[in-house]
Amino acid sequence: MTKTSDIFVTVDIVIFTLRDGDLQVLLVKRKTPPFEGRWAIPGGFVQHDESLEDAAARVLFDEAGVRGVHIEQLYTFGRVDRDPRGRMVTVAYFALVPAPLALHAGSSTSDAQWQSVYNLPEMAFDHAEIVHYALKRLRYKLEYTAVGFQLLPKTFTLSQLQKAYETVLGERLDKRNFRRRILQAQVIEETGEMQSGEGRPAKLYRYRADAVAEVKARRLFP
Amino acid sequence: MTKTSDIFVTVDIVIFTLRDGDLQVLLVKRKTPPFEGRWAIPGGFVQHDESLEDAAARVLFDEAGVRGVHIEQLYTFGRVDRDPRGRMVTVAYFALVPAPLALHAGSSTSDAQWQSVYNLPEMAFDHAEIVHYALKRLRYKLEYTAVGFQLLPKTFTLSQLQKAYETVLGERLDKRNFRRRILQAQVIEETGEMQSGEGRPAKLYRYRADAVAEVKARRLFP
DNA sequence: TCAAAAGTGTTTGTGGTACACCCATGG
DNA sequence: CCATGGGTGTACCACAAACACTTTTGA
Repeated sequence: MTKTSDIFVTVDIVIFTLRDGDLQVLLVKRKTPPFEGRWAIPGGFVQHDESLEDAAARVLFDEAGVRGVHIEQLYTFGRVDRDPRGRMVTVAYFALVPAPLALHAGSSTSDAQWQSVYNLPEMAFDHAEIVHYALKRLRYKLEYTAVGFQLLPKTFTLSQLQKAYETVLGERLDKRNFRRRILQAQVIEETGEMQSGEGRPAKLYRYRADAVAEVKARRLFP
Repeated sequence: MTKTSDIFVTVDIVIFTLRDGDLQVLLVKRKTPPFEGRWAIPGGFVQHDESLEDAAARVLFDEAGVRGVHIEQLYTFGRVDRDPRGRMVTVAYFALVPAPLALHAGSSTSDAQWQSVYNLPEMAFDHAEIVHYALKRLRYKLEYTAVGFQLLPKTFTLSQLQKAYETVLGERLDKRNFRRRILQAQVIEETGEMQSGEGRPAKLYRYRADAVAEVKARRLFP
């Protein structure tokens, strides 16, 4: 067995957000071959002196302009022929960007754009596979952890939260059952503030920092 | 941003088996620095022309002498200083070796040895962290999928299966509830054969190849 | 006939699901 | 006063948990 250092290590990030009642991911249009003109998820080479997490955070900041959001490792893809330029192993991450922060990206630079995860263009490399896998994981996680809040602003109404869950899961949920379960799980608390708009004003909630993120022993939405 | 190819990509595998009613992992004693004399999990460099899965399967065969067993990607570890020799990113896997196949390794070569996961020696690199993470994942998986059979021979009794679950989970389970749930899940079927030994002979079961591995919507052992 | 392990049912509690109406506000 | 979205309770069912004795074989 020989050491082989001619393998490049990259990170690629599936960045999710909620926009227009839709679950979207940030895509960049490739300006060079291979796959010139096709869409790809943001990524970059891991530098010699940065950890994988640091590399992922750097790419996330460069492309989406956000820091400190939920990010977690997804899977590592290493098919031999996944990049025609050479041997590339990519550590894929996914990130959840709160809806209001998602405005920065996609508007200024024309090569980065939010697109519906339910209607993806043809993608470069194996990125379609990566995005589908990320969606599967996100849905799965949503069912048994409290990660859904990461897609919302700091304070939110129960209806907004329910809409977020419905958008990600792709199904409608019963309002009374949703509210009962979320409140029973003790992961959110009232702020005391109200939000008014059309109709009756709604209580605002915030995520409880001391809450146990993993909702133990039973899936939240089986 | 520059391409940096001076990052080495390795695979490391946490190989689990059941021996002597104990959950054990295969460890190798390092014969060279760094961490000379310490125990490590088996691993190797990813070759230029093999996928990550192929590399993992190769290491598994070289070290444990088995093929075709359950193996899955665990996590990728990439701390900058995790190996004093240089920048190493390791894609960690875990494998489940059926009890009877676990005899090959550890007996012949004196530098590979099965050791209890509940009483690990001091380990090289960040391998202690990797093993602990693997155990956590294995337990978690056992609770909501049918992966437990992968640690048993092709046919087995319900008592053996229950003992396997108890050994991995580290807790005792109720016999009647265990049997009812396992049978209801329809993941195993009777072979028609019996196994005799001390006491009343037991029905032998086999894993149903057509069974859905993911036990949907509810954890098997909450 | 005894030791050792296999096998079997019932009760009780908890949580999931389904379901329809009144409330508070702004225009 | 009406349109709009916010907020609430109950009945039924399915599954989880707790729990002890009988059966079959080999020694």
